[in-house]
Amino acid sequence: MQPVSTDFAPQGTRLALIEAGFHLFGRHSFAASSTRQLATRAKTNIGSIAYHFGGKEGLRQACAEEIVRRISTMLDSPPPGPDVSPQAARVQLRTTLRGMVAFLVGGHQADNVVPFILRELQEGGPALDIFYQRLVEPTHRRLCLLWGAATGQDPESEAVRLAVFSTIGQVLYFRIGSRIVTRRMDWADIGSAQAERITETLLANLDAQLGTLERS
Amino acid sequence: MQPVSTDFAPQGTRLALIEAGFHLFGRHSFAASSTRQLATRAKTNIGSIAYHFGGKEGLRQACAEEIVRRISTMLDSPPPGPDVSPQAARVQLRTTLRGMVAFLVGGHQADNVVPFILRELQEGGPALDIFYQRLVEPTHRRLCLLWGAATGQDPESEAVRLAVFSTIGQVLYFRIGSRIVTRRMDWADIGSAQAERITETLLANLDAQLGTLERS
DNA sequence: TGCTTTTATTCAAACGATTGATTAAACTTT
DNA sequence: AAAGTTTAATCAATCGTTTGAATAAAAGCA
Repeated sequence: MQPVSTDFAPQGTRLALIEAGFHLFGRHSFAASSTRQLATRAKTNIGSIAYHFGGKEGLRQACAEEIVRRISTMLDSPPPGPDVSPQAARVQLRTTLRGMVAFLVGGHQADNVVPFILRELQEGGPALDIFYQRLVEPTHRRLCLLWGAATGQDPESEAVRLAVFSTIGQVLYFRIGSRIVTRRMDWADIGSAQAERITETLLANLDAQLGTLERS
Repeated sequence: MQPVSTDFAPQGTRLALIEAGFHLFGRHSFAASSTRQLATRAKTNIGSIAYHFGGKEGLRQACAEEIVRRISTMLDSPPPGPDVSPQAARVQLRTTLRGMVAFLVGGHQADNVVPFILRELQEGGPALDIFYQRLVEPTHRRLCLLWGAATGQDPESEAVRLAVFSTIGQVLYFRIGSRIVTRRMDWADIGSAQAERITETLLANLDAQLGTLERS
């Protein structure tokens, strides 16, 4: 039996099952994805799920841990120093926003993991805790620091925390509601060209919000 | 056998099953909700699902149609006239935004139907078409007209359509990510007091995006 | 009005199919 | 040989659906 939790990148059948979990758990739901579908997509046997993860629920948790592992290594931006200038903070916010759009709606690399995360978020699954602690809160805190530095407000004030959430919400909607957006926009899908238009829109929103808040 | 599609409000067992569908399909998923759970919650027999809706899938569609029926009667705001002033358009946009927040994140009336809609949206279920045609597109078009009137832009320009989507996204996130938001904000839940803070934030964003030429 | 027939609805029981999990044997790799 | 891994076969449980009987109100008919 392999270890239930690992800090190393999974390989072979283990990795194949986790990728199958991303795909099926995300595209359909956890309950709607059968162990046989998972095994078939991973080109392995049903029994492998129990062998590697102890069961279907263990595979779900392994998927969550793998996502945290991948993103947290990709997302190791250190918190900004306390003496960052408003201009520099605004640039960092813009850069981060660009990256979020590219990752969430533009990047085909995340086509599998993002739906999985959103499912877990909506179902309130057992993976929610680790997602929040390892990904959401650190990122949100960092953005609040930048927002505060850019506008002169208290970074942990209620207004700033809500403003940061509202900005994140803008990005996320274009992924969650992508079927709605593409239809209304007459887009075949959301590719890099479309992602660029979205980025422009959201950057304009960011500037507008930072600008007006600045003079308060 | 009752008619498969009806324009009248369902009653009795039919209504009870639809409400059970809202609750279970929304809270868990379509696949994770068994016919026995649905029947138990509706205080009826399993066979009633097949009798009234032809099967579990029929119940899902009946739930979708009932939501469209309820919302479309509640949401019969006529499109604004072509001669609406920028100030009036802005007021209407602010009012609509207030209403959306109240309905989506504040109102306990929609605690059952909103999760159901979001599920269908994410799963790309068969109810997506009717949702889009009857609810999303008319509302979005109306908001685009107002946005264009408030800013002087072409209402159907790509920039306006995307800006309206980004505003909708802000509202929606506070529902979808409510588990994240409450945790980060140290809120027990999102009640009317919290909804008011969210509304203030989003109204400020709206003003910033429309341009704060005049204060309201 | 009285009686019968039809219709609408609900119910318990059972159906075959599929679910996640388990087992012991077979296969690889070291 | 020994440990690690995969496989086919099987398990009880649960799935959505179907069935036929039971009930009651509505309709038809005298």
